[in-house]
Amino acid sequence: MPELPEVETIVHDLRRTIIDETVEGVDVFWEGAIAVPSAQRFSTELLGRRIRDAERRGKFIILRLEPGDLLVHLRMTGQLLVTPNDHAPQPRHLRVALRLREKTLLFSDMRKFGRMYLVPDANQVLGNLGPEPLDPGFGVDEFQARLNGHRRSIKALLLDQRVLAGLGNIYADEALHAAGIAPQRQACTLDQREVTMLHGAIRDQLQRAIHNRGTTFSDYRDTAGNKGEHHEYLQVYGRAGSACLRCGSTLLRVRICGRSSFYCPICQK
DNA sequence: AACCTCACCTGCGGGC
DNA sequence: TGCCCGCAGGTGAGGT
Repeated sequence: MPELPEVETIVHDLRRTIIDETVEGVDVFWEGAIAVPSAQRFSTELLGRRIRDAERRGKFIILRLEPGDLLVHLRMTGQLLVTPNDHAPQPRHLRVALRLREKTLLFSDMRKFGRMYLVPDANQVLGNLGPEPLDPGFGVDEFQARLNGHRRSIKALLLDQRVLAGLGNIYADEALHAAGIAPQRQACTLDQREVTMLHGAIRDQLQRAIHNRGTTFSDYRDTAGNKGEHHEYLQVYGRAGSACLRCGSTLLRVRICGRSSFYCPICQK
């Protein structure tokens, strides 16, 4: 479900709501949600820890604790919800609840793909994630260097989190359309002008989606349970059979590296 | 290195 | 109405 803009929105909200709170109780309703350590140790070790800060890296949510880090990856359908401590209705697919002093942080996840990681240092989970596309230091040259020598499709590379951290299927398709590049193009065939266009398009798409608090197709919600508003601004994703908003031809859906890709066969070369 | 399929899960919408 | 199929925003493993 959530890609970089959705995770960024969630982290932004967490910073406003749960910083300086302390974990006073842990309820694990589905043990598979805890990737590391065991669900048992997760519950006991988390007790009493203060939440210092919230950050995003790629699609990971990082809660900086005292001590250690709690990472959350929402995968397809995960949600982090902040609710008051009174008996608000529980989400249907609640997997983990962290009780804080005045609030409760709920991890809900219909498809059970999402995971939480309690570790001494976030880097042991983040491993070899690629650069942050919105980092001011992420320039065209580095992007170019990361695409060099790859004969895979540009779409496959954009989805590879080791190449670039945070893009998913929606924003990869949107950025490729904005840059006028077909998703099945081999990465190594992009010329410098195209790489520059794509670099700019990725950052522009992500920034605008963050501004609109993310895209809700079906499951994404922010920490208050609200939908994102970026859906109505999408140009290609989910629009196969409809007219390209730039040139009017019919948008297509194809399968690339096992995923649906939406694109315009005329204005994406 | 790169590609494929499968697996992890639940739910929804379309076709019959 | 109900069943079966395909599909879903992510990723990792294991095979070729």
